[in-house]
Amino acid sequence: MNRSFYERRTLEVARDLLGCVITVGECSGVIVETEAYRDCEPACHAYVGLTPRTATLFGQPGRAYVYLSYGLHTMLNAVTEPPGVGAAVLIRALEPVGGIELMRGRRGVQPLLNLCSGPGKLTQALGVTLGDNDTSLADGPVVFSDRLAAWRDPPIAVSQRIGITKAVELPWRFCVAGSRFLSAPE
DNA sequence: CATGGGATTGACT
DNA sequence: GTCAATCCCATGC
Repeated sequence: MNRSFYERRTLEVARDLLGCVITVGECSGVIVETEAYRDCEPACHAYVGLTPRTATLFGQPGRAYVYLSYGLHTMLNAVTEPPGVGAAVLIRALEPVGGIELMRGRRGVQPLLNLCSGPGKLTQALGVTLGDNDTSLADGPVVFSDRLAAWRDPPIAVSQRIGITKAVELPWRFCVAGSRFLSAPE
């Protein structure tokens, strides 16, 4: 997708990313779960303002914000809103499509349902690293592309975000309703 | 410069 | 259900 897709309200982008495809090398998957994060609420890294860590968040929309969580898990986000805002969409789960065997090898597990069913899992499966921070989602190496025909207008379930301690009440998690590849029930 | 807290996962009781 | 692993970085002295 081009930049204008991301330079919109974060909640809209989070919805519209469902059904889109992420490709990294030979591996790919359909996005089935996202969460929105914005500067105005304390669960977002941008809440503390512009720091070295959050520079990507405040930069150009349509780029990857990648960071390390709990010292070992890599998280992949798409930067949204105009530059200077500080917002992003966290990719939480994919339905695996291509490069399944490579992803199985990287993950060390076999079941398809367990390959990309979590934000740390999908980055491990795709081979996304901290080096991918602030790279273009149009040009790669992490490439986001439009919904396939089969994923037009997917049913969407809205719920509270997972694994955070602040602003827990905001209903900013979006799932493809009925997908078996989610990180947790809808 | 020292400290403490995660947008998680997997192993174990 | 509980819990440790592990490291970046924001914060405070």
